[in-house]
Amino acid sequence: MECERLTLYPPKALLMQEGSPAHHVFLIAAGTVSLSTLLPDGRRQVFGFARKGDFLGVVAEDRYACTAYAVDRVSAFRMDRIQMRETIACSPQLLAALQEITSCELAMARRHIVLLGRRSAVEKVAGFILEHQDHASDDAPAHRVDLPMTRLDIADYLGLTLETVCRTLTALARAGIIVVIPGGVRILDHAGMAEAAAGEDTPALEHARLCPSGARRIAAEGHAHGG
Amino acid sequence: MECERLTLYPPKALLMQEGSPAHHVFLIAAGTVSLSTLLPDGRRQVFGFARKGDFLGVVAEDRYACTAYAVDRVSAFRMDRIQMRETIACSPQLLAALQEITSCELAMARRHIVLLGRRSAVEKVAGFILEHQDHASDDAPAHRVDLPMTRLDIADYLGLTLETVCRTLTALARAGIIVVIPGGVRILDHAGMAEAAAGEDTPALEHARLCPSGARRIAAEGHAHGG
DNA sequence: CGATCCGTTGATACCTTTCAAAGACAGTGG
DNA sequence: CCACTGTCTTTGAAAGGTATCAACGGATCG
Repeated sequence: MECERLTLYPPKALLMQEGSPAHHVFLIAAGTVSLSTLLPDGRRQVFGFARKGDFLGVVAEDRYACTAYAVDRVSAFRMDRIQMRETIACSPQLLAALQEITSCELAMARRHIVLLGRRSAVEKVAGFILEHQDHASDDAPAHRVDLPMTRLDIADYLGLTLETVCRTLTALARAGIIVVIPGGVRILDHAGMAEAAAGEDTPALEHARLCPSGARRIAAEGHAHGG
Repeated sequence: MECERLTLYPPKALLMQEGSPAHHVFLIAAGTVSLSTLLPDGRRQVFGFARKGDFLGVVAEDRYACTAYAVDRVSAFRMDRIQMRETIACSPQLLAALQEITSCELAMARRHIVLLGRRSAVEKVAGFILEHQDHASDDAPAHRVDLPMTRLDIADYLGLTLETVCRTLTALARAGIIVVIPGGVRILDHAGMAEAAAGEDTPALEHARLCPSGARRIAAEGHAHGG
């Protein structure tokens, strides 16, 4: 049994496979991991992104509940799950810690539920960026947000298509709220971001619609009907 | 301090208010309770429905995380939260039970996330009915599903509007899969339900579209173009 | 330098929402 | 007993937001 062994995973490497025997528990030391599930017809839902300090696979069942892929270069401590759970079961303090972690994950899941159930594409994308600004690497400027995952990962997290994520980022950029940079975005207008995430009518956004016809309507305003 | 006191709540009674001090923990003895949150602009998201045997308000924070309304006549044991948590903290066995419950709630929340993020209206409504068929009152026929909550409650759980829930139920009924009855539905075609919930193209459903124009197109097929 | 993956943009389709009105039903009071 | 009232439900018509299909640009890699 390999215990507390630091392992390196390249981008797209598989750490856990939904439904397969849960041999290991992971503690992320560096990098980002996506947690997702796949529907029979190929549709995918991403539950979240794990980062430094997050535990993966600490489940009571003998099979993983979701799939974990490395988003970028990931290093993680890999431990034996049975042994880990026995250790936890013997220590009320560790058990309380696990309860605290699970409780926190439940709270995150509920925020995710609100995001998916009751928010528009703009609110979802803006909210996603704000969720990740705290996680930004410490040495980067405060207003830079790292997004190492692909547009498809973001879309599958937000319940959108990757095209809609693209368009929404472009719309936020056209509104002067963010700038899209390689590997992330830079926030120019924090108040505008907060408004966009809350669903308030941002003046700059209401004319920069996702649908190209929105832009066309603006161009046509001067000389023809907006049909 | 009232402890282990059985309390009765009429429909729409408030058990817990999001953000207010979490004085009590509830154990539902009978009836159904909705758990929800409200966005500043009035949009609502329902997280789930608690039933007999479910615990409410066992939170570590001193304020409730969501709002709980009685859906129908509810009776619940109301206990002091601080006292309850002290009792749990002193008993590794109870702590393990709480961990088990929280872990189960997290799994439910993730199924909810998939429902909200990656399923159509028909799949959502069909999935909702299937979720609740296990909860059906024991004395009712096996294929009858009780839905004591309103269409708005269902819509706010599924991330839809109440009109869409209505139309979808009607579509399932027109397809001969269910019958809508007061206080619930009756499942006629379990295979059809499973297909509808999985997103497979049910022959009976593809012609019974939600949009009225779909029905009109069928009517118009014989003598005019389908516009 | 072609292949592949990722990201962006365009045009159109369609599912769900929105706005609106009427039906069904229980509770209340005359 | 029955009209009245409010809530819940159902249905219709039109609008709109997002998905789908498609093409292209740019970066990376072999």
